[in-house]
Amino acid sequence: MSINIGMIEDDEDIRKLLGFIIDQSPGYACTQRFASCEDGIKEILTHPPDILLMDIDLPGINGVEGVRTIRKHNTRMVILMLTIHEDDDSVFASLCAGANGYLLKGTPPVRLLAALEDAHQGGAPMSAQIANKVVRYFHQSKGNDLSDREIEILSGLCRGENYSSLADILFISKNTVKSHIKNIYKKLHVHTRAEAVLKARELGIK
Amino acid sequence: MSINIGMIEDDEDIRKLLGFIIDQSPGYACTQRFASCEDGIKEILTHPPDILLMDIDLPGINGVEGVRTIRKHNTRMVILMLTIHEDDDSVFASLCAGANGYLLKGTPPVRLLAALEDAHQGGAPMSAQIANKVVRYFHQSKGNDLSDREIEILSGLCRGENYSSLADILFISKNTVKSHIKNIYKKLHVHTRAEAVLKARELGIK
DNA sequence: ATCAAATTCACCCAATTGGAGGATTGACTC
DNA sequence: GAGTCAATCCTCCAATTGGGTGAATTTGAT
Repeated sequence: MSINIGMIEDDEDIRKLLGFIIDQSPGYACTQRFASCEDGIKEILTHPPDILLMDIDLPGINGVEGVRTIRKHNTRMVILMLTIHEDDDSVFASLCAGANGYLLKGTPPVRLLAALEDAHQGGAPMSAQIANKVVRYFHQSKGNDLSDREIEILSGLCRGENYSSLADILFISKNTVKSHIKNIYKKLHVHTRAEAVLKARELGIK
Repeated sequence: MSINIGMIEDDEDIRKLLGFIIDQSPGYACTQRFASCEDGIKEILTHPPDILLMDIDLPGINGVEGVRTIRKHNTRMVILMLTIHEDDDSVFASLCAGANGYLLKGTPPVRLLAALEDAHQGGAPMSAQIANKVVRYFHQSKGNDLSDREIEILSGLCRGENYSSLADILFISKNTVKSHIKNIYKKLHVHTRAEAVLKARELGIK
C-alpha cells in the first residue's frame, strides 16, 4: 500500500508537476488534488491522505487558515506547506497553526521525495533558520522576556486602553507608548492589538 | 459621628462648592479633597471615607480608571461619579468599573444630599435611562444575543483576522464585515477590537 | 400582512494604528 | 572604556479601524 498524498494548490502547473513527480515515485500516490480550501477541505477531512501538501498563498481561505481548520478535526494527518519564500511570517504562522513542516516550491524532485519520506517517518522538514525561529518562540512561551514597563503597557492594552490614555496614565508621550508596543509586538510575534491581548492572556498577564 | 465624604475633582470651583454644601449639612463632613487621582488615591485607600465623589473627566488618571484602581483594594467604599453629561459612555463604564452611582454636577443641594443619603443606605443614585442600560447589559451578559453570523465574525477577530481576511474567508465584502463588527460592538458595549476579543473570551467564544 | 431582525453592501470621514527609520539618556556588564 | 539594553522621544507614511448614515433583501415571528 503506497503513501497517499493530498494537495491543495491553486497554480495548475505546480499541481500537475508535483502530482506527476509523486505519482512517478514508487510507493507514493497523489490521490487528491484541489485548487482551493473551499473545494478540498471537506474531502480531505472525510478521506484524509497520509500527507497533505498545502499551498500557503491561496485565494479565499489561505493555507494557514486551512491548516487551522483541518487541525481542529484531524490531529494525525501530516501537513506540509508549499511556499516560494522561505523567510516568511506565513511559514511561521503555519507551523503555529499545526503544520508539520514545509517544502519550497522548486525543490528538486529527489529532495522533495526525501522530505516526504522524512515527514512520513515523523520528521519535520524545515530549514535551520525557521527551525531556530520556532525554537526561540517556544522557549519564550514559557517565561516571556518582556520588561516590567512592557508588561505594564500590555496590561493597559488588555484593559482596552489606547495610545493616548496609556500615555496619560503612565505620564509618558504617545510616541513612547507606541515604541513600547512595537517592541512588545516583536517579542510576542504578533502584529495587531487583538493578537497581543490574547497572547497576554495566555501568558497570564491581565 | 457624621458621614465622611471624600472628593476627587479637578475644578476648584466645584470642589469648593460641593465641599461647602456638604459641610453645611448636619451629619455630613467633606473631610478629603483632591484635584487628581495621582494626588488622592493613596490617601483615600489608607483612610477611606464613607462616600467618595469622583469626577469622571480628570486629567491624567481619569475617574473610570481611578474607580477601577480603588475597587481593587476596597470593595466597601461607596463611590459616586460626578459628571456633566448624563448620557455618557463613561458613566456606564464607571458603573462597570465598580462605581455605585453618579451625581450630575449642578444637582440642586437638596437632591444632592438626598442622593448621598440614598447611597449611604445602600442605594444606587442613577437615572432611569442609565439604570436601564445597566440592566440590559447584565441581562445580556448571561446569554449574549449575538447572531450566528456575528459569532462567526467575532470568532475570526479572536484569531487575529482583520476586515480583509475575514471578507475573504467568509466570501462577503469588507464593508459587510465592518457592518457586522459595528453591530457586535454595539451589542457588547465596546469600542475597539481588543475589548471585543476580551469580552468574547468572557462569553466563551474562542 | 406587517413588523422586526439578520445579512448584505456602499460611501464618507476622522482617528487610530502599525511599521520604518533614528536619537538620547542612564544603568549595567565585561 | 565599550557595548548592551531599557526607556524615553521623534518624524514620516500607509493602512486599518471606528462611526455615521442609508438601503436592499431575506427570514421569521406576531
